[in-house]
Amino acid sequence: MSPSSSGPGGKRPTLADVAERAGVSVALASIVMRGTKGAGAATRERVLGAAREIGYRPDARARLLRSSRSRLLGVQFGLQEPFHADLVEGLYAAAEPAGYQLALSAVAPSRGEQLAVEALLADRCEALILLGPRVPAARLAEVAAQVPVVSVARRLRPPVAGVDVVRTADGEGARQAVDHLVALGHRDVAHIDGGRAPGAADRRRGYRTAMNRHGLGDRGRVLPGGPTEEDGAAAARVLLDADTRPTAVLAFNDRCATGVLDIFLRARVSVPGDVSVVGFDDSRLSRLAHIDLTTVGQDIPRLAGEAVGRALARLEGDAASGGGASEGAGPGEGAGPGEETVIAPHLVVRGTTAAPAGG
Amino acid sequence: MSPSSSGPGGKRPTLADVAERAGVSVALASIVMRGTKGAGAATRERVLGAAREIGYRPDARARLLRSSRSRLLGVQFGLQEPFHADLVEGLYAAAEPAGYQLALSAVAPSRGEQLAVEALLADRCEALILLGPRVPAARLAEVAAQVPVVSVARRLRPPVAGVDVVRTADGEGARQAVDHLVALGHRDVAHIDGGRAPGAADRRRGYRTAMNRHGLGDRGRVLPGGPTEEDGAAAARVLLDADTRPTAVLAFNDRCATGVLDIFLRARVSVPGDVSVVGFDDSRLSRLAHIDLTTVGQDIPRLAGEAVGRALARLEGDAASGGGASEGAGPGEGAGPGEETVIAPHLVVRGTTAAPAGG
DNA sequence: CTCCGGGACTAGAACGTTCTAGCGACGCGA
DNA sequence: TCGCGTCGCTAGAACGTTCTAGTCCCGGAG
Repeated sequence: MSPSSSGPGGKRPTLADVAERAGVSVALASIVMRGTKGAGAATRERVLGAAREIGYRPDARARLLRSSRSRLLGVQFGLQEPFHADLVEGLYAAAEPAGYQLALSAVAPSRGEQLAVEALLADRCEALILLGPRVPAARLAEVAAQVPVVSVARRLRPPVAGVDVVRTADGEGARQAVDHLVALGHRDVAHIDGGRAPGAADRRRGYRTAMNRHGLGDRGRVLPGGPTEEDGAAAARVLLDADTRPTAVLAFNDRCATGVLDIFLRARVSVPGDVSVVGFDDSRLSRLAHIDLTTVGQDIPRLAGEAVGRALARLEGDAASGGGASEGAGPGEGAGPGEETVIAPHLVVRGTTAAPAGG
Repeated sequence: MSPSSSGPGGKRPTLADVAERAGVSVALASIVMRGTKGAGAATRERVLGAAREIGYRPDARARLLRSSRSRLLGVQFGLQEPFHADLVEGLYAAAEPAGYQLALSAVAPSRGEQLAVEALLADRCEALILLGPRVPAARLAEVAAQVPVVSVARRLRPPVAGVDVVRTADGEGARQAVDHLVALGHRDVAHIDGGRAPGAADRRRGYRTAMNRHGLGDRGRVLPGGPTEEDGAAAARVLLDADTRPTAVLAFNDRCATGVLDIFLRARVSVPGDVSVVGFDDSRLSRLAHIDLTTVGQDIPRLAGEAVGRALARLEGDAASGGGASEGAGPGEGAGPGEETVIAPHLVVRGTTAAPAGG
């Protein structure tokens, strides 16, 4: 009765089994399973029925092996990055309607990016989507020579051939945050930066130019920070000990901002009463009722959608060019120059910002 | 020069290309690439050199297709679960030395467990490791009829044939936490539970029996909670409004505890001065300096190791039985009864617990 | 009646590996 | 000298699909 109680050998059923049971050829069974046209209605029904009865399940690997296209997108992501988790979810949503599958490869302290990428390449992924890659650009170029690569959130300058970049306009996001704070009346706005994290340089720069534009360049302050709660907490402690405290803080991201909030809370510094705090990412964290963080939202569905889109564009471009009439001289012949897609962020105002006390 | 600038067709190099370049047969090239014995030292060198020169990379799918063993373990995990992220890292570490690869399939709001498992099965995984699965036991049984399944952190009673369980002794962990608090002098210890989350029932029970054993059964209190910060925060608000506040709180997990800490902090309830708080998991979160949470640690490397171990045991057991002399009558013939591996937790004392004020 | 088009279906060759035979040569004990 | 095992190697058949090139049959146009 149960689908599994079929073969004595315990072998998983194959297309040949289905075909035999339905009394057709393997090729026709394949046609039916794929939903292609070329089979009669009655036969179709019969094959489908047979497949269901013996619990047939197509073998993805054999399928991919035969067809030159694997329709597989490799995704490298950081296990400990909540933001990456959100992006991966978006990628699933974007890839599926295009008929592509995702192959996930995690990066963790004990599992470097090199290893993660090797695994994806061995799996015959047609393109790679790397979330916030940290490896040197030269390494990315090497990989891109073999397969199209999309770098999400990590900017590359100069551009690398074969590597497209999809990122949020980090500078613009920082500007929006500063504008919001200044509009509330703040003049002493500090920035806790992200160190060497992807996007940190742009946010830092965006903060600086925004402050200058408001004529507050000399009151600006950048504190060394980082992407984790710990980094935010450390920077917050520095602020508490400083001679003059800012009335508002723009943190590198939400995790960093959370660390800041926690330290302020412990020090009885009221938020937003004494100090306003702004994060970056609009992660699930910031939406929690008790955190209720004002933050710069990254458009995760669009980031994911564009990442998949860039990858597909490369793939179909490759397919179209084909024979290659151009006798390209230099290296990276097949890979076009890296393009950059920049997506606008939007400020999400919540409960951690208000007019300064001294107004 | 560069590995990729080889074939004009842009096709990725195959074993046949390597063999041709090295002037040997495909079979021998295969032998060398696998590192099996059966090739001379000089030839080995030559083949390896050829492979390096043309940038050969074995095709994992073709390899798996041919050998009946896929040496692939499917892992289903929750994208938004930090605890799962830690487990996955442990699984990588455990699977690699055993010569197994991991295939990751994420569960997210928009991607159910059913879908995640289908993908893994289509990938020909030899066994499935499910992290905190939420699907009904009947569904697990269906899957287990096709392939060995290990459920991590989710207990199954009665046991399901073909599904092994690897979990922490949740009840024991709760006991340790209560013992610790009582030893510090607490008598009013409340528990914010995990609702229907995996492990929640055991922790609840463990808390109750521990309280009873200390003769504090009537002073115990269980508040409905859940696995997220939000759940912890909500329960904490309830506690603040209550007529009598406990002097200590055992939260379902670290995320939940974090929500509690945050609400207490805002309400100027000092931790551990006024109230002690204990979490569960010993996640990265709890280790952050500014959180510094006392928590019940789950032994993640061992959980991961045992999960892989159980899966391999099933696989090798299957391989050993082979022909199947036993004329098994009932269903689930190949699948033995589900075994349970329970791993001891250990209390990690940090800064959120102390003797009660009035003590 | 013949011929052609097309729909339903099939045989067999890919795809890139691994595995099973087996082949020749060489060394060694009888 | 003759077996005989071992080493280095090769040819060819799997594995489970998809794709290419048909074959067969039927109906309608010429």
